[in-house]
Amino acid sequence: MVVLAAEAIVAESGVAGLSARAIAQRIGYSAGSIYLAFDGLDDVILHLNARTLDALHADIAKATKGKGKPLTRVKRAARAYAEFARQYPNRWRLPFEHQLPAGKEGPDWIQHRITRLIGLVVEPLAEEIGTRDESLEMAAQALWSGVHGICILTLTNKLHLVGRQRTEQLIDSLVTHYIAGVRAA
Amino acid sequence: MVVLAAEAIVAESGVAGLSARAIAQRIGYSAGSIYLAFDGLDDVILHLNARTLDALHADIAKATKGKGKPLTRVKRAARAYAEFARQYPNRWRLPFEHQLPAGKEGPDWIQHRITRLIGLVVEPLAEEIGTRDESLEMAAQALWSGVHGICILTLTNKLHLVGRQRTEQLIDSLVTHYIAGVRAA
DNA sequence: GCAAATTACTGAACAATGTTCAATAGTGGC
DNA sequence: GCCACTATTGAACATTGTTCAGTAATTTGC
Repeated sequence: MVVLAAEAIVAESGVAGLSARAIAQRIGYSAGSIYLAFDGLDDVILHLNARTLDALHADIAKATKGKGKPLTRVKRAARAYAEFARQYPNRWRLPFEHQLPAGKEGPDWIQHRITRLIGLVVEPLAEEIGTRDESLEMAAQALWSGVHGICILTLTNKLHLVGRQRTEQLIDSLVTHYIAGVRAA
Repeated sequence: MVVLAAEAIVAESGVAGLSARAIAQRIGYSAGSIYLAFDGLDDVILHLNARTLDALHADIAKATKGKGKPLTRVKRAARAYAEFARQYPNRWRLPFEHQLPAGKEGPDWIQHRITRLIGLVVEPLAEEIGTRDESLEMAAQALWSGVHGICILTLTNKLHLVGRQRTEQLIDSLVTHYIAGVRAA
């Protein structure tokens, strides 16, 4: 209940609107009750992030599962990533921007989910560029990071998009040309 | 004075350690005084971000000004960007992650500075890929966003870097292969 | 059936935060 | 000396995360 309420609040008002009392009011409990089930608000956010990353994983998995040339499957994955970011901007940003208090390290089960996310694109990418050495891992990471960067900057309007330039075009350009460059190397 | 103190605090403790009273104590004033010169903490952060983006601009400008093939100049720019992010992680993240209260839009002089940042890479990129149409702008944005994404994800340790893979290698891979792909198109 | 023990939950408290503002201390002009 | 004005404070207020003694509900033991 707590995580679902927190998810709804973040979706509506962003992480700024997330407070212990806001969660409590939404589920009809008192603020103190949250601390019976979680270590604190940061813990709630971590669990919320896990849910977000799971949903993201499901979307991208569906996008890559289908048939088609490996290149188009990679493109579909990238577009699915951007679509998720566009559809749930506040929830999507949270796993990447939330900072734990100094010294605390994020739990493994968050890191695992991110690694698993990148793993989704390794298969089609391997088919596409034909290699399976360590450069494959690097290509997957570079590509995924690049797509991630485009999503962040377009979502927060840091890019001054002129004319018809849209997130999807930038992503298509990055994926297409990067892969072409890797194949040519 | 306020902005310099805020900058020092962010550099040391991240944005989480930034508070009106912390700034005030550092400059020997009371907390209320800050509100005589700024509209609020968000305003202080915006000015601090402007300083950060100016410093970043200076670093990258220096990296691209030198002689050399346009491709290597683009690479130097990307490495300078990553080096700045590595050296001043807290200050670097702030302009991209700081969220104003809902409804408020960031001022123009921040957006200008970001646009100007991307502009630095347009020249060498134009020489390299030979075109000057709208695809050039797109390439610059895709490339810069990609580098930005790599910096964020490696800085926050979201990428499970295996072996010798380092930020610089990822960036070199992205820049090299993306540009190669664009040229081949 | 009833007392005891365990659990679930509250509501008040505390420290820290951003922000405001009446009050005050200084500063220069005459 | 007095006046206008600026700079600055320090106390106040609302809101935040978090803790915890106390209470209500529920289960257990017999």
